[in-house]
Amino acid sequence: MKNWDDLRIFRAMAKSRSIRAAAAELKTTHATVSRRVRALEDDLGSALFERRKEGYVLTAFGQSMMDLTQSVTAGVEAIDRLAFGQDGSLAGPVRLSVLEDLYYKVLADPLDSFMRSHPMIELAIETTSNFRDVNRREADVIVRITSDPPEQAVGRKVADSPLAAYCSHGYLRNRPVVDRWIALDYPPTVAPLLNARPAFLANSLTVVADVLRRGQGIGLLPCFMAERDCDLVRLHEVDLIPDKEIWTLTHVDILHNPRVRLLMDHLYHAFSDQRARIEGRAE
Amino acid sequence: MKNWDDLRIFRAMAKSRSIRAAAAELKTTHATVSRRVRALEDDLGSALFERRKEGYVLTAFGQSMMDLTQSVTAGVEAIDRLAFGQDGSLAGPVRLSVLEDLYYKVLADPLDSFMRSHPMIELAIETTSNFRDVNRREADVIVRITSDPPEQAVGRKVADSPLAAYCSHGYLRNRPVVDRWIALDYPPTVAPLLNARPAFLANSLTVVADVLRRGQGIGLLPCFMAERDCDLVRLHEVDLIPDKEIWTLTHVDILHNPRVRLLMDHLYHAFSDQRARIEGRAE
DNA sequence: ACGATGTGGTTAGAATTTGATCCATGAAGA
DNA sequence: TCTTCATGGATCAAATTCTAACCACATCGT
Repeated sequence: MKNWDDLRIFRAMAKSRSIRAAAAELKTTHATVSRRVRALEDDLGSALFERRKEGYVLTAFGQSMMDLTQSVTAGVEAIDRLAFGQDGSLAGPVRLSVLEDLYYKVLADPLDSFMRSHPMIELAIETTSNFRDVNRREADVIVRITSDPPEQAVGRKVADSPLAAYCSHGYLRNRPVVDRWIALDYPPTVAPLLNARPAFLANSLTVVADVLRRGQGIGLLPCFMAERDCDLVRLHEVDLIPDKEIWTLTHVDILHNPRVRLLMDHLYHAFSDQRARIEGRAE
Repeated sequence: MKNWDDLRIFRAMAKSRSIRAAAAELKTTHATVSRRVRALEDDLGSALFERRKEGYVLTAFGQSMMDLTQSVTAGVEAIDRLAFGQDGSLAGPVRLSVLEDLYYKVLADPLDSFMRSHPMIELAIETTSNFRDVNRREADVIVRITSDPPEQAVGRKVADSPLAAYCSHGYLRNRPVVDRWIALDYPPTVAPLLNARPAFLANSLTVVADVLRRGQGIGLLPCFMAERDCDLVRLHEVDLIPDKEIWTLTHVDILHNPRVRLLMDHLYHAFSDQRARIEGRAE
């Protein structure tokens, strides 16, 4: 292989199946991607993609290539982690991936103080709804809400995240005989313990919380979302429903990087301070 | 990592510990190697080499990097093999690695006819004294004289390569009471079964054969080296000594490449035709 | 039907990388 | 001691690569 870097382009291209999308991911232009892919095909002597009107599709050969490229990618990622872990400086970047709702409800203040305490650290917060993989070093530290923490990562469980039933003050005052059920459609879709009928379905915590605040009905939310929300009231007639756990995770290779260390410790403290509320034991 | 290709440069550099040597291996200039290594160090944030007056020495970090780079390299090599195996064309390159003496004594004519039969194939013969590794794709096909063929490779044992005792006609005519022993110093250094005293030691088959032809004494040679040599006579009072085996090998990934196929078959036939002589059963 | 958007391809000019050359240094040999 | 050789650094012209800007085409929503 003449230029190993072409594998990086090929990989992005195979994933996105589009020259322009790959270019965006690689922070370059589609002309470059096009040229490099062609060069790689020339070098290898066989076509990697079939140019169809629907887009680029991997040939059988391209598929085999992709499989082998995985191992190369894994190696490069291990190298990146090694280099990052090696970096003993307090000045520099750390990337944190966290669910957006968790950021607003739990981590906004602690992270604000973290940045004030360590002004040399460049904290990059990536709030996202889908979870990221620490292995791939898309983030250095991730706060994950999950039932089974992945084995590759290291870190601690910082809290349970049970569900509880909430509604607005207004709804509680004029509560109907048959409750209106505002459901979050991620498993477990708990059958309501109340006398209720489905009224609304959403796949976003934020949306469910908003609908509840508007007095549309009763629904389940993780306690960290609702427990200190003045507009929402918890219905204590419904018990806490154990659900997921909150973990703070990083990769073992970069655990000894001082910036990662500091951020992890800070997060541990932040969750420790708010654990009672997050687990619905406050009030 | 910004540029995966820098790993290729780093690897060459770590192996040769010299900018110029690495540049030669990579078929580029020392200026480029110097720049790329520096860029990689910049990117990773730590020094890979210590610049000493004796040359470049890997730092501890560089050593860890080298370990991880191995896995990347293995992946790229697998890709190269895949691409080569994929290539279904009869026109193109095949590289053969063979011990120089074996080329002259056994393969010169068969390979000549091979090239005449398949003029579109670009045959690259690399004669060498040290053996190459098929895994690394430094050669596509290798003819190896060994006692234990490596497991990764595929191919056949094409002959045994026993040793026999030889001397020149002149030496035989005026043979002394105590023979002069011309020894090849690769194991097994068989103790002479004759009444002989050491007179000469060399590590090259060619040199031993030459000294024997000059009538300097008696020595052991693989039969393929001496059996049809007009200047040498075999001493039948000494039995054949089983030694190594001759294997024709390639990698499973490229076995189905038609050029490799043809070359392997041709080699099989060549050895089959000459097997009696190579194994010392001719006359 | 129409514009808006997204796709990949092409090309000129800009930016970067590369390669040939010269230089200073240090080691090995005569 | 002097010569020779190989090393790495520095420099600047040459080559390559990248970018930005177009183009043609297809799809989608109005």
